[in-house]
Order: sequence, then structure tokens, then C-alpha cells
Amino acid sequence: MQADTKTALLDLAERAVRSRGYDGFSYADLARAQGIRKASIHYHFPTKADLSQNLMARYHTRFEKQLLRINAHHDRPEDRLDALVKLYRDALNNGQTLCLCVAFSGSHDSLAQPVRAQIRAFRQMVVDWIAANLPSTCDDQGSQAQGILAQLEGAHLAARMSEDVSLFDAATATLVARVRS
Amino acid sequence: MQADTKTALLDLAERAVRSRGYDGFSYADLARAQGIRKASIHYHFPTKADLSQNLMARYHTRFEKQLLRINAHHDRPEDRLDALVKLYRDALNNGQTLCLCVAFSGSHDSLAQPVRAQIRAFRQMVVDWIAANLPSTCDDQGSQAQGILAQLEGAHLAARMSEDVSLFDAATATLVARVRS
DNA sequence: ATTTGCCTACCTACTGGTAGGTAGAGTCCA
DNA sequence: TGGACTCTACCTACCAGTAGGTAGGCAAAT
Repeated sequence: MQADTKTALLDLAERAVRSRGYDGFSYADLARAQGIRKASIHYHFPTKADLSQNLMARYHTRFEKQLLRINAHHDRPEDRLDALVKLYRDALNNGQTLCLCVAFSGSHDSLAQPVRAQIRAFRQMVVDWIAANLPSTCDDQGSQAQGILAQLEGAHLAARMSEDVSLFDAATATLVARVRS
Repeated sequence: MQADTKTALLDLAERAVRSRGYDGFSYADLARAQGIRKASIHYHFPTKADLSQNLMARYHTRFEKQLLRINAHHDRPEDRLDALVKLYRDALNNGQTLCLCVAFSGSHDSLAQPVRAQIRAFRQMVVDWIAANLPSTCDDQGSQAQGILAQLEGAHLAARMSEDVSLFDAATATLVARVRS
């Protein structure tokens, strides 16, 4: 089952990047975890850059789908923002993993150019969604959205460092309140 | 000049961690940059964990001093917050480096326990300073402060990924405005 | 018969860390 | 004054282990 192994490898790699960083995991780790040999990983993903691109592409589409689901389930801007915060909260996995985008950002210099572009595109996609779902009374929706995403990602970092999701809650408590006001 | 070399190594290592991450630099890199042999680095800092501890300790005291300087130069809470934002902006080095604390956070699993504790202590120190310098009209100063630090660190990530300091400006534009209101 | 998905076996370069040595400066005692 | 000793700050040479990556083979499925 090619597809199964490939997907399993992506799952393992995603968890690895999000918990240990891009420079913190190796093909050997992946091979061990999946129970196959290192060379077989190269069959599915010739290079680490290639693996990373697949990782980001999948993450992008998956995340975008979740944003659309939020739109489908909630009408009011405040509720949509609430749901976004919850989405990021879940992504934390109890303080064990960062958002893939945040995890990659720390290893900027080690990343291949296409991956960097994908990360920028991902951020822009999320910022655009936030901006579009801000109450129309907000002024300067662009900076508002950038600020909100920054706060969400920073809250991830804080919670990850203490392995404590309550730090995420504390750091985002003001978020929705700010938008409502 | 023992002190000079040791300081130079700390400077190099700090830049390395902040631009490439903890798992993204090696003793060999440092040795090359300083023009001495790898083994000589081990003379000054027996292990990488030891080096990291020195790094964080120095960063903590230096940063704390800068916060005290802000207090000495500004009286109004808004001005102090403004100065803090400027401090983080400068730390970005034009999108080339993260805050040391953020840079370490992504490699959580690779860090020695004492270093993790130092990072948590650093964050707490900054949060306490922010909380203490919030307008007294603010309610829930704890979450406010956590939220502000998160936004600053998230803004760092955004700017780092695009190597563009203007993203930091966009992501922090709402910050002081929020406190003033 | 070819493709798929894995394997063994290997490569070069590098990882953090260690063993043991040495030039030179400073200190201490006679 | 000069020999004995110690300390600093570096060195060469090495260790086991790991990094990402490659060449070529083999069995099963299509």
C-alpha cells in the first residue's frame, strides 16, 4: 500500500517537525518509527526538502478546509474568531506540538526556498481569512489580522515552552474580547 | 585574552541560535567563525547545554537591564509599552534574528532541563514587567500581559519568515493602541 | 514485462565530545 | 637570579554515532 505508507510517513514527519523542529528530526527517526529502512523513506520522498514541501502543501489545504468549515458553521464574526482560537488550541496537542508554520519558522535558514514560499503563502492565507472575518466596524483590518495571527502563534510558543495549554488560554484571553469591543 | 574569546564565542553562539535555531548550529560552525579549533570551544564551554545556559543567563540579565532603562526614561505606561515594542523591533535585526527565547522554544525537546527553566523564567520576568506597566485601568492585567508578549513574539516569527521587518510593524500596530484604549 | 515498494549495503560529511599535549605567562621558593 | 610549578588557552588526533543521500537487488502485484 504505497499511499498508506506515504501518508503514515507524512503524519510521522509532521508530528516530528511540530514537536522537535525541522533540524530536530531525521530520516532515521522516521524509519525507526514506521518500521522500515531509511532508504525506503528516500523512495517516497527523495530529499528532506521534498518531504517538507509535501508537508506544507497538505497542511495548507487541510487548514484551509477547516477555515471553510468554520464559515459554514458560524455566521457572526465573533463566533468565527472564537472557533479559530479553538482550532489553534487543538493544534497544540496539550503543549506538545506547535503549528507546523511556527515550527518551520525557527529553522528558516535550513529550509529550501520553495518551502519558505509555502510558509509565507500559508500565513497570508490565514491572515486574509482573519481580515475577511473581522467585524466590519474594525478599522485597519490588515494590521488587526496580522496582530491576531501573531498573538495566536506567540501563545503557541508560550504554551509549548511550558508544556501547559493553560498558558495558551491566558495569552489568548484578550483576543476575542478585543475584536468584540 | 580568555574573557574576550569567551565573550566572542557567546556573541557568535547567540547570533547562531537566533538565526538558525539550537539544532541549526554546531561547535564546528563556532570554531570556524572564531578562527580556533573545535576542541577549544569545549575548553570554554564543556557541553552545548553549558553554552546554552550561559547564553540564556546573559540574555536574561541584559534584557532585564534594558527594561529598567525603559522605566528610567519613561513614566507613562503607554510610552513604556512603546519602548518595549521598539526593543523587540531592534532585536529582529531586520528580520534576520529572533528573540533568543523564541529561537530556543522551537527546539524544546533538544534542550537541557536547566535551559528550559531559564527560558520559562525569562518569559515570566518579561510578563511581570508588562503587567506592572499596564495602565491601572486595565482589567485582568495577567492575561493582558501574556497576550502582549505573545503578540510580540508572534510578530517576530512573521517578520523572520519573510525577512521583512515591516511585517513586525503590521503585527504590532494594534498593540499600543489596545493598551491606550 | 514492468512497475511498485521495499531491502542491504554503502558513501561522504558532520555531530558532540574526549585524550593528551604544548607554548607561554605568572607565581613561589631558595 | 633562576629553577620548579601551575594555570590558561589553545592545539592535533581521535572516538562512536548520525546526517542526508545513493546504487543496485529482489519479490510481489498489475
